[in-house]
Amino acid sequence: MTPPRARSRRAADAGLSPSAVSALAGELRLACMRISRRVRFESPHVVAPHQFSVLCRLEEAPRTPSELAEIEKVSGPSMTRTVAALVERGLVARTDDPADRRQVILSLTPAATTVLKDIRRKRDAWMSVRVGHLTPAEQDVLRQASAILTRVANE
Amino acid sequence: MTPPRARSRRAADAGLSPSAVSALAGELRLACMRISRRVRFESPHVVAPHQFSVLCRLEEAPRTPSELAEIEKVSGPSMTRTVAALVERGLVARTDDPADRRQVILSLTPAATTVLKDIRRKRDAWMSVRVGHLTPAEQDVLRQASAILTRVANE
DNA sequence: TATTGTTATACTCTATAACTATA
DNA sequence: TATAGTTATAGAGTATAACAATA
Repeated sequence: MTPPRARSRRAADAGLSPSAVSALAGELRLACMRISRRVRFESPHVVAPHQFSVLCRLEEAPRTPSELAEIEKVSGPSMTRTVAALVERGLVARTDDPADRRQVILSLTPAATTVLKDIRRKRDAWMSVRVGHLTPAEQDVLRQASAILTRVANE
Repeated sequence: MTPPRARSRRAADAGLSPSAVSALAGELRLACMRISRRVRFESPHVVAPHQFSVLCRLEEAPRTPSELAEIEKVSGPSMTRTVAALVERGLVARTDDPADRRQVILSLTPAATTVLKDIRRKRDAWMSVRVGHLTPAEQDVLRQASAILTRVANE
């Protein structure tokens, strides 16, 4: 009768109070925000955040400006601007779509792949140092938490 | 002989390979970023991010524009502008410093306290719903992880 | 006529440099 | 002369509206 509520019941069955859930949620949200903030501030900014985001999308697959604007929740003209800057920096390549000549296919250049790898390496480095200083038990907790948080974020 | 390295040794003793630490760090960093992003996008934007940040600083203690600019890593004029917007919205109060009349003391208004409470309540709500859907075991993992992550972020 | 993408224009947040008031 | 803060001006990023090219 209540298949959609199956997952909520699991927690409710243990009698975890709503206020305890709320407190945990608040702490966890803050912890994630602080980690993100630290990583962002400590890492060098080779490309701006919105540019980095676009590069990541193009890494998944070549896309049109419209698709990128839709995914990134920005206007068409904004994406035109962002893409133009990336093209000028030699990180994105434009190709005319032979099937529909109104469209443009955007893709990463080899230089962009190198840049992305470099950015991630540096970001991971900050976190690696700190995770490396934890006890094995703490690392194990984080390993499990990582999987749970990823699932929650992708819900 | 190696007291400063005591904490690093704890992990090293268990033989956790550098690449495993690196992989965990990368996953964790991404998970935290995604959670932050979702919370930010799903929550209504009553005040802009930089304004919210300033309100949080003033909640800790009244400060001068210079102090805020220093803490937030922005220029003086930028902070002047941000503060002016908050004053205009009735969220920040200006007081002349009687000891040094060049300075201005900024503090939160009662309205700001209400706004901050409201923002946090809504942000926690997004996270609460999701945490509430997890199993007690998963919630326990997150409770432990939350403490560890908070410590890491504040290091 | 509808769609893809760009250009035109304006608003916001950022910065550096120059200015005012106080110490 | 040095410091706290503001004003002046310019550079990014965002948006909406109007336009060009193609379907």
